[in-house]
Amino acid sequence: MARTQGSHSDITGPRVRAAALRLFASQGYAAVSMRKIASEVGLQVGALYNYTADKQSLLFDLMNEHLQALLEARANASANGDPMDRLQEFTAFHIRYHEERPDEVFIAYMELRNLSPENFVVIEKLRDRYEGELEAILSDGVRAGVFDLAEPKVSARAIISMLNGVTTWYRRGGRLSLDEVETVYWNMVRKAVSR
Amino acid sequence: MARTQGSHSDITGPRVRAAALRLFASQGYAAVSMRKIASEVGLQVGALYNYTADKQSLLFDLMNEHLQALLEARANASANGDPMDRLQEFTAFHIRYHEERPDEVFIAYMELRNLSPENFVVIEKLRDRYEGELEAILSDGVRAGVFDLAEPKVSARAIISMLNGVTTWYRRGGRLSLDEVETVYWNMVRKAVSR
DNA sequence: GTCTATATGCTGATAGAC
DNA sequence: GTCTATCAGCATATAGAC
Repeated sequence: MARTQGSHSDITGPRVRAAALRLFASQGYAAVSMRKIASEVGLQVGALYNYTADKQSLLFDLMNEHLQALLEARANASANGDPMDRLQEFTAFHIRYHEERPDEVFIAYMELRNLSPENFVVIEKLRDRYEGELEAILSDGVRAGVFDLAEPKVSARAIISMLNGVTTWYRRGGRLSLDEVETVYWNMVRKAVSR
Repeated sequence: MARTQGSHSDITGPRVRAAALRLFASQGYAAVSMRKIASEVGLQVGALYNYTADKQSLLFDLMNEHLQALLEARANASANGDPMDRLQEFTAFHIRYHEERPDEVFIAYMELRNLSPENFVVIEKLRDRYEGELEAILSDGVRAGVFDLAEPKVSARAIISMLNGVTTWYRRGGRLSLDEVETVYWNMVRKAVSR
């Protein structure tokens, strides 16, 4: 009997974060009250504070965990090899990873201004690291003479903006499959960086 | 003496909208109270309701006026001629027009979810019209054999997403001039659509 | 046109019973 | 771990004096 009856912290904690994620994504951080989150989980407000210090921590934790997982998922990607292959791999990865996590992605770039200044610095650093991975691919390609880009850093931002757009309109079961969408975007990215 | 002394509706109205615009853009619609807007203008809350029916109308009017002006500014653009020239003109126009109105642009795509359902429909239609102008250029280019795009509609969205990204990082007085930024983006757009 | 005062309800967060 | 009760403050919007 290692556990008190009625102790559900191991399951309730994730449910609180899941509810906050869904509500923040659909209504925005500022428009979601702790009461709404509690009622979504089936709790009273007070109980929420067993799982988070405050509302701000809830937002920060969601964004932080998302970006940590994103970088973790990229950890296996090769940093060597043909830049064109690496770029294709990055493009496919970005589209698929983000399509599977629309709420996390939405929050990660819509709610930056609702982070406290200290939390913002942390999140911004993680975003820069991810962007830096694409920039490295582009710079390597320019050095190798495969890509023609005057400003790899600016181009990296441009490509990520373009790819992020997918999450704003793509819906499963729509006219195009994700494979088809991936092909359309990859063709544009490939040509945009080429000589 | 055509005007009562102390009557400032002609000047106060625009100041209210300007304050709302600035505050909505920097803090988000839900996080900005009518009190904050009033104090920004130098009024008490009650006086605000001489200039707007409610907070929602304030948001809708800002977005509506922005999109109407955007479409108006495009009205002179030629719908004939070389698709490549028209695309370059669109790209330059979009970057410059949006760079001059960062707050309006930010609100127009960040605060869509805070519109009432009826208002959302109106705004969405205006956005579709603008997107449709780019799509028409791309489709014409595909027909003319100048562009190679399997999905002009998807490509239009991709290009607009990419161009919109400029407003999220570009700051005047930074390392690159707007001319240079425009060149970088135009080179990528041009290559992305070409055969 | 602007003010003050007010109605009514929600906010984040905490205290203490169970 | 969850509940109820409560705090102090702010939300949108309106009414009526000037």
